[in-house]
Amino acid sequence: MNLLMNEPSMKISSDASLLQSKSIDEPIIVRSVGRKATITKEELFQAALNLIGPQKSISSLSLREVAREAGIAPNSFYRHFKDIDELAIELIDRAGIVLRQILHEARLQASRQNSIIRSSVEVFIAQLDADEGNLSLLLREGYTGSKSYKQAVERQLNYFQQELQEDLIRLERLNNKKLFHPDIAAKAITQLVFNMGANVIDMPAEDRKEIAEQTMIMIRMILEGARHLEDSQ
Amino acid sequence: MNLLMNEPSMKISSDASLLQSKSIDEPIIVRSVGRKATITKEELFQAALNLIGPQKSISSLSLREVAREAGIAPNSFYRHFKDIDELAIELIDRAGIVLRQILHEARLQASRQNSIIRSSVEVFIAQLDADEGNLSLLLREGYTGSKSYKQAVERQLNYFQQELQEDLIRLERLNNKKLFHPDIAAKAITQLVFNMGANVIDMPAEDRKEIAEQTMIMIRMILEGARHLEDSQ
DNA sequence: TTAATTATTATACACATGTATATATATTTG
DNA sequence: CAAATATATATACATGTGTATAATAATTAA
Repeated sequence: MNLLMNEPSMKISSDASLLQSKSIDEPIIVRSVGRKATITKEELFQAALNLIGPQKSISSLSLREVAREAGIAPNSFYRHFKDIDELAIELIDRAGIVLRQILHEARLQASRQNSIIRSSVEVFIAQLDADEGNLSLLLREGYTGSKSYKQAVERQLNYFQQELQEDLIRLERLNNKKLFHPDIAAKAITQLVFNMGANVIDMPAEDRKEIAEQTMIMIRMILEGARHLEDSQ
Repeated sequence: MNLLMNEPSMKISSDASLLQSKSIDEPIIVRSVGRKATITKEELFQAALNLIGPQKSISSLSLREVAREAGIAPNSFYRHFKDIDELAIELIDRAGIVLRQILHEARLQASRQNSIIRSSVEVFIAQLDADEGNLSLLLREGYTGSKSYKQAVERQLNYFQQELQEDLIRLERLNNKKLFHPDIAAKAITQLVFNMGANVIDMPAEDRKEIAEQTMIMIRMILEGARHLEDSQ
């Protein structure tokens, strides 16, 4: 029974009949070498992600809630994290890594100037669906919660922004153009894209399309402006 | 004694000695005509604003917390609001009004093209200090909390954006120029300014200066881009 | 197998929350 | 003034929380 409780994505709410219907000589999954039959950090992450939606933010998650969703006793939580905050911050960092993988993928899909904007924005939105909960973290927690949350988000956004900046410089050079303030342009684009993401999360697909198109125009404005600003300075 | 408890900004934590030291024939403030000696909505708003800082968001305020800060019994809260959420939404709307007054002031301070950006951003930041708590509401609650919070924030941001758009069109016409997508440009600028506000809230003054300068450059990029995008389309 | 170690659970506690009900007090009306 | 009414409070309860302590079960080491 306890073995079942520790099954990865097992909800505690699943009724008991399921447990009883299993015969004793069920093929028992042999744990590998290191200690197991214990809950992993990953499962706690997943439980937290299951709970947070467009309505519920990490900051409002309770330890007991997460433990309940993960199917463990409240106190077991402490074996893996000191706090709910500690879990939250690691979760934010994880989300940042996912984000950068997305950006990387977008870069692969497009190498020509004009389409990189489109593909980046579209991949971003697509991933927002696929990875629901994970990315939305970064989109919201930057504005609420403790100081350490904000710092964690800022750190991840900076990575994003920096890679974007390198992209921009490289692409402009390829087209024999030059951006006036590539760092500020990258920062502006990052902010706009993340804002879009936050707005788009709880929208139907058709509305997303329109917001995405608008965001692309905004990005073009930034880039076009960054090219022309030089002389007007 | 109860009369004292109902004094506007009276904290319940103030010690009892103060009460006893007041003589009986103290000049009693005569209430005007309508029923008084009762707590007002305004005082509850103020109590809520006192509590929320860069760390604590409206969504995390408890009814009892607000009542405590206002110096009333928890149940008295219900006389004025159905919910904590009802208070929150009214507070957001109030903040939006303040915001538009700020924008109006900024418009008065500058009528020439190039300085309207600077004065708007500077007035925005100045007000952020003066009105601490009030504006920061709009900057954060849009991304967290219930659906109705987000809608309330969106409503206020739309007002802001619309007035900005009218400004932009008028000013461009005055300079015989034309923006390609004035609505989208206004939206982008709104997002960037609000992002700046959210980032700047818990920063020392010197750092704010730099962020403000960056934001102004971003805005110029948007405007310059919106002017030039027409032909590249 | 048996002992030692480690992860998980059970139980318990003090505290905070939203709100229902009954009571007391202030203001207005007669 | 007194009665009526509006408003604020006191008390209480069920529920949720974080976490301390002790007991239990699973895994490893002997």
